[in-house]
Amino acid sequence: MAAKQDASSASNGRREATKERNRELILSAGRDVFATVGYGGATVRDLIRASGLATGTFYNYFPDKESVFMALVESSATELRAKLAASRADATSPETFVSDGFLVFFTYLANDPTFLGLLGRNAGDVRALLDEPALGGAVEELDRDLRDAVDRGDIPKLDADLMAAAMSGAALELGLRMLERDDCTPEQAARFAADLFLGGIERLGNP
Amino acid sequence: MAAKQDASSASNGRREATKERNRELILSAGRDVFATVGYGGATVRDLIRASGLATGTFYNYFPDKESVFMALVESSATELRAKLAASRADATSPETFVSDGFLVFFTYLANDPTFLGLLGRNAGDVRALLDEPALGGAVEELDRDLRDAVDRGDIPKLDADLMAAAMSGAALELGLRMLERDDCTPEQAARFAADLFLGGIERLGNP
DNA sequence: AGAGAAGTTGACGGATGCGTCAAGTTTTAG
DNA sequence: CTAAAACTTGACGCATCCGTCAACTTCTCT
Repeated sequence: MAAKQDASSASNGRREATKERNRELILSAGRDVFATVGYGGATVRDLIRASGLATGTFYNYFPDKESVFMALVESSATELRAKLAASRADATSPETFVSDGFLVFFTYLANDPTFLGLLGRNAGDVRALLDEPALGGAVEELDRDLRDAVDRGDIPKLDADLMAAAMSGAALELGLRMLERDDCTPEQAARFAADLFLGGIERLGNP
Repeated sequence: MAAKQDASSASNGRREATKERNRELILSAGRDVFATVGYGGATVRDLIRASGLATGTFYNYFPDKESVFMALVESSATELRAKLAASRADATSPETFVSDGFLVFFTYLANDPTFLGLLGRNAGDVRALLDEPALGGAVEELDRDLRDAVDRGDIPKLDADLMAAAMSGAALELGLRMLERDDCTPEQAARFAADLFLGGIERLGNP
């Protein structure tokens, strides 16, 4: 007569399911709370209240609010970086490199607007906690790719460090603006940003 | 006969002097604390401790931490906006409009680096509190001036709203980068930003 | 100098946050 | 069905923050 081990694939199914659910409840609460009152202004109690769980349960999943914040930022940032890397690998020219990169970025934001909310509200804290620029590592990769492009002669010589800073800062602000407006699609934002920076790169190369 | 009212211009000199001094102590404490732990993470107690004053004294000057923060942001922002407005009034061409604007901005930051620290660390809170973009009104003025320039035909037709967002975002990030590097003067940063955006404006005008 | 106004001080009551842990509940496995 | 393991719960003790206010010090004005 066998037991019921076919209900779900894993042996202990109920357990794992609620574990996943609770973790998601906390992360979801974190998205809301951090986007509303900011990382610094949020308390562990805020997260607990918003999650609907009990105090002790929270501490079964995360040791403090920083861990929740990190988990949120890193999961989104990792996903975004992967998409950006993929887009760049496919790039066949400086033009597609820049414009596809922006398109990937803005499309991602449009699909995961809470991530941008988090980032826009807490860019300073991300910087302070990760001690990396606001987009967590993505800027460093951009910097590297820019240097490579300069070395290969694909784009004129320029200060890649400054260019990466300008692009990331502009991208963040453009993303926020895009989401505030109802008449601005990711495609439009990407085209704007691409033209802006491609024109800038050209001019920086011909002084 | 005669009292000593020549010691200082105001009648009650000591009183006014310490009032000025205490206010400055609190504001200075605010600069440090907000730049270190962020607006949200700061408590009134942090400000009090950093100022060296007593609890009650603080409340003689400000009702809460928000007022201190506002006073800090607004005083710097107002000063900066005035300098930007003056620079634009003198501009004789789109080129000088853009490049002098950036130069004023970066020079100001270089002279008042704590303001940039404040802004970089707490851009999200500035946005939330002032409900204006990070540079508090400066962006709106930039937006207006861009529209005017387009209307006058000084620069090609473009989405001024997006351009203002991109410029401010890039400027903030470039400023932070500039201060982190010891080999980047305001002049260099301004030249970079000006070339970048002038080239971008040109390209946006010729699709 | 001396009285009164102005300002400073820090201790206090009340509120909230923190992380823990004993008691209770649910799930698993035999 | 039952016992043990896994997990949840919320009250508890301690820490910190908040804004106030009576006592005290400093300044002003005659």
